[in-house]
Amino acid sequence: MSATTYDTRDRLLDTAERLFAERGIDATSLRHITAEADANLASVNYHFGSKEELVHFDILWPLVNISAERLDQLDACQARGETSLECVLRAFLGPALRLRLDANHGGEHFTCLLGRLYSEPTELKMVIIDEFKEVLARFNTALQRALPDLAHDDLTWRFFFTIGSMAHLMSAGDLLNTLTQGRCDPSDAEGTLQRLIDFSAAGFRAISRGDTL
Amino acid sequence: MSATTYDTRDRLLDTAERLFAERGIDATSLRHITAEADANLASVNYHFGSKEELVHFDILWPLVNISAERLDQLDACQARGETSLECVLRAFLGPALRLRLDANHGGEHFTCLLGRLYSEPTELKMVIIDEFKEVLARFNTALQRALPDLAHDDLTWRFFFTIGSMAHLMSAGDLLNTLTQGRCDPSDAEGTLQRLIDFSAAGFRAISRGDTL
DNA sequence: ATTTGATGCAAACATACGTTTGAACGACAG
DNA sequence: CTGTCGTTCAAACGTATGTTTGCATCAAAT
Repeated sequence: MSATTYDTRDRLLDTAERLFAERGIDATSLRHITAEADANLASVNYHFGSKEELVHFDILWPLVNISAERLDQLDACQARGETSLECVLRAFLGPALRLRLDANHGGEHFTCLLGRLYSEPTELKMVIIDEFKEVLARFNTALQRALPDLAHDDLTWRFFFTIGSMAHLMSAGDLLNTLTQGRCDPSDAEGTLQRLIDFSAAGFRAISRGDTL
Repeated sequence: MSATTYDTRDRLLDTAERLFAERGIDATSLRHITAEADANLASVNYHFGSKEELVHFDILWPLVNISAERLDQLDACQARGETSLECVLRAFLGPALRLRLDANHGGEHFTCLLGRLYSEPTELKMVIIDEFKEVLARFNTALQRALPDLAHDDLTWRFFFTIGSMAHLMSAGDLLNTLTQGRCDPSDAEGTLQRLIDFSAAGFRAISRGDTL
């Protein structure tokens, strides 16, 4: 891997990520990518084998990072003996929301791309779900421990609602910023995180009328 | 409009809606649609003019219906003198979630399609946002009336979170059903609605730490 | 100086797409 | 019967896509 190789490869990876996020994966052609990356059309197939593998590189890698970070933070919570709902939620939501500011790898573009994944049709979704299952299981038990009196199904529903808020924030956060003319700015990751934690923690602690009615 | 005409047109409309929801709009070709609808390739262009107009017919029409229903239910709330948070939330969330069961026009397929729209890249999104703005404004003031002590920005954030939960439910609800092996079933619209109302109402009423920290 | 191996490049390839065309069909009115 | 109108159909059109090919390039090793 010489220096020049590295450059083109990374340029492809980055501009592809940006274009995928801006226009969607299907709507982004290799010709768009290579043109904007000042690379030859064939370079994607040379470096990655195919467009599909490019997508995998662009998505799977940061996703694995998020999962690892989430588990790390959950471990840190539990090592500190801290098992509060807020701490668990922060461990889950933080790594995802902070991605928007991580200029090192993609940042806001990947944020949008990731948010979109929750509703993309590809079979890549299945790979992602598998990757996600361990995280889901660990956080499920952690949440259950933080809320021992909450029915298991209620917990599942509310975790799902929380994930929805998070995903929407990642995929459509810019829209919120636009519609409110900047009053609500999701690029302030820590503020947004605190707001989402406040909201969903209260939601988790709600008394449920769904069962008793 | 003879009988045969109507049939093909509606067959196109319905199978297109289903395929759009299953695979995404870009990934669904006119050849897929017309093959599954037992229609000729040219029939889409004959009946709708273009693929883009087909999409508009499939999406915009039910969307306008939802907006109208939301406003109707909000009017009904206010006519009854009922201005509680739960009532407003029900007026907003109900028409969307109930769509899953509406076999008359699309049902679950459109639900998924609509949920996906929140993260689709097309310019159609802008048309939809415009269509959505009046609804948004009316519900914003209704929510503010139900929660007079909540800061305006907090309200905006939390409304956004609620919409996220709803959208995720519509686009990925089947995933929840699968992952929980049927324990959590979003096709029970009223139960799901009550759960989402419980969750987000509590979220709306949370004391916000985002500002005070 | 020559060979080697990795990378870049222009050109072509096969395929799929949305759209258009022009003829055929069928019902119904004059 | 004849002509008309709405509809269906097979075929083609032009364009865009992902991929492959064969050669040029260039630095490092022999």
